[in-house]
Amino acid sequence: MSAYVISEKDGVLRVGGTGDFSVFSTFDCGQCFRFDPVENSPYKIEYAGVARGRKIGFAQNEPGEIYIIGAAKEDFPVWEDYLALDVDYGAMNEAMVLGVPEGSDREMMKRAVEASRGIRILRQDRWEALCSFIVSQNNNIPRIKKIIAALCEKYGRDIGGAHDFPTAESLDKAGEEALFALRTGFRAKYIANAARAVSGDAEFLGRVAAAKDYADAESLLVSLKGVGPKVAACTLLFGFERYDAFPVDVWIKKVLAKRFSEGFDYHVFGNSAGVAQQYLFYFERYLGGEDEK
DNA sequence: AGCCAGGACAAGT
DNA sequence: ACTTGTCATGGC
Repeated sequence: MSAYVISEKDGVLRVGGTGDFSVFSTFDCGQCFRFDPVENSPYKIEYAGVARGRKIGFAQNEPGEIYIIGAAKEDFPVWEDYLALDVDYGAMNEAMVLGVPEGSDREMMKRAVEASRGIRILRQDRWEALCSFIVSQNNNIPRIKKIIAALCEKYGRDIGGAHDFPTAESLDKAGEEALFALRTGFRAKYIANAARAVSGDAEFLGRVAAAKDYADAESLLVSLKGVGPKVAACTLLFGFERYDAFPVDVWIKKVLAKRFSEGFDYHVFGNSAGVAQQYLFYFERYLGGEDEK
């Protein structure tokens, strides 16, 4: 899977051999909050933002190739990892469809997989994922992005024309009142609490990562005030590569109720449940309104 | 204008 | 073990 054709020109990497990877669906599917589409881009699709402590852009004109903007050739492994280009999604897609009992549910899942083709679960920073999804609770995506932008602007390290995601230490120092002032609302105390827990215990996130069973990883996260099953699942899926996590939000409830048979159990997706969830979220959130049942 | 958002918590059945 | 009201804010 690593037959990439990489060339570099003026700080832009062109990477060929990326299969069905889609810059658009990957960065527009609601998993990350620090990327925005670039207006008047010379590319068909371009998203710019901050990841892995750097300003970075990803662009695409056609399937099978992408552009990494603001990167050198030797940086490629970093972005290969971030974009999860090394993960075999073909196999996962097949497995998650075959996991569903034959019939209308399986046909429905095929549709979702096809509509979402090219989405990759990004390997995001652990703390950033935890903190971001605490912010996400009972909130909408545009406002989540706005709040996170404000957090980064005010408390993130300056990386030249942008700011990195603030460390747990810096948010702990900022304190609840300052976080509330950034319009985080009732989440301010949760963010402050998590920042204190993570900065005060250097091993905390490591223990979460080391937990073998999903239930163990979840219970560690849920021990934080303001982190419930949904936020924990998102944190584990997007920050800890736990594809067995299946975050259930209002959109997932909707798509399951509307398009799957009663009593459908997501556990049939097995170790690809998280990816399946992201497909279903994308399908319903962005495409769902078009064919009401 | 009012409903709702990638929910969690506490109090009440 | 389930159900309900509450929490801040602003997008649409």
